[in-house]
Amino acid sequence: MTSTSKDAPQTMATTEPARPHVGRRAVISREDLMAAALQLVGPHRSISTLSLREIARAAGIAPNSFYRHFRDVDELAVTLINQAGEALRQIIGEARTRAVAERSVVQSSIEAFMEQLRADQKYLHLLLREGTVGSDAFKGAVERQLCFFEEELCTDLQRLAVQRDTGIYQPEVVSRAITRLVFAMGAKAMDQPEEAHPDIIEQLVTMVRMIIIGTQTMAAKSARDH
Amino acid sequence: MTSTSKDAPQTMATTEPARPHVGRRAVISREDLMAAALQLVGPHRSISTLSLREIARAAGIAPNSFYRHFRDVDELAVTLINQAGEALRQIIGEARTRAVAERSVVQSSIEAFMEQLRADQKYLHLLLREGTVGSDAFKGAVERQLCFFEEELCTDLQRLAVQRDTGIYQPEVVSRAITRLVFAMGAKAMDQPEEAHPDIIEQLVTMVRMIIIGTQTMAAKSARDH
DNA sequence: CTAATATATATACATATGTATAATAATGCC
DNA sequence: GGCATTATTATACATATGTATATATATTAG
Repeated sequence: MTSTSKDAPQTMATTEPARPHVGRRAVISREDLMAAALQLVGPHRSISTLSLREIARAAGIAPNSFYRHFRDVDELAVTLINQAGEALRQIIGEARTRAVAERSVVQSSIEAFMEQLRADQKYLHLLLREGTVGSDAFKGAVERQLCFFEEELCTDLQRLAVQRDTGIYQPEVVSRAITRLVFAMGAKAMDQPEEAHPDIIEQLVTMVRMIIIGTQTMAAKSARDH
Repeated sequence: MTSTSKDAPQTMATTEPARPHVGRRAVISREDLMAAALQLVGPHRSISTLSLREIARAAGIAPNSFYRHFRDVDELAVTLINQAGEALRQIIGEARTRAVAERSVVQSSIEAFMEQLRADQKYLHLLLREGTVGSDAFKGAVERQLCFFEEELCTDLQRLAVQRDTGIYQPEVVSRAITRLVFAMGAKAMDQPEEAHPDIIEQLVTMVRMIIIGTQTMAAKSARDH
């Protein structure tokens, strides 16, 4: 797994509508390969340890056929990361908008997050644990997705601050802290039995509350000093 | 790298004082092997990707000689993790005690931490980025070291809270949040140029301040409600 | 049908890995 | 000296990997 794959097609792969072909039809698609790779990763297996042959085997194709779809295992991995990030952001986004009227935004967002963990949507595994190892392209892809999370959370926090008229001190730092904390605790949770999850959720909620109360208090003090 | 090594000798390997030998003398020591492995890891190389042969090559011994010192690459890795954790805890501990009179404990602890990053003491790399991948024994070792950090920080926070008569709400959660956040941001910093480090330190200090102010505010409110 | 073309496979090669087995080398004890 | 003991190496083997090359297969255009 070298660090090539400079220009992976960013098309988000939504089962194209059977374009007219010339030549033999593809018996397998990029998506099939990605699914096969996803199937191999898990709590005890990281994507950066998958070999080309292994993925091809899981997908039921000859090793060389892999090259028809991706240049690299790395390129596949990056595509997978992007897909995972998008999917998760959408889920969290729904949880957030759904929660505005109901319960605490914090609580329900975190619960949605941990629910994804429990559902063994391997997507999350990618974002949680693969960010620190692997090729540069790989790490970069994870980092980019995390930044998207930060940005969305940031605008959301600012919106809420205005709405409820609570101050917010350095919202970018706040959203970054929350994002990193949630992902770090999520990674920890992945290595623990499910019985421990409720406890982790509770801790996580407390942590995020502390940060939010902290930023509000700091904002209040900062306003007082002016 | 399988997940064996159930009972690695926990002796922390402080260059034994030449015990009387019978048989041929060892030309290489556990420490030499660990040093060779450490030399191979770096910002672009994770310990879980090192092969036995590669480490042996770097140490200048035949592949099979490795077995005289460790059962596994995994066992070596775990030993290395423990050593790294101990070393880092000592450094941070010194920074903390040195800082009581001088500047903020938060600021100087974080600076000591990031200084270690910059000094490219590869030790830190191990703790920062290898916690999420690798064998169970491996991940367990990292997790254990992080817990040590949490515990030490926790007692320190409580001591400070008493000393300065500020409340502290759920100190275990606070110390866990701070520890995880520092390590997560440290891992991020490792993949960025050094110019970005001051900025990251500043953000990290703000984050920790928010958490501390948050827990104090929550403690105050909780006391008021009683 | 035939040619062109896109796709998939078969075979093969150089290389890497973990480790089993046997042989060699150095040390202490008698 | 010889002998037991330990450390190290040499050789070898089964297996895995990435990928180059050549070939087979299916599909459409003409």
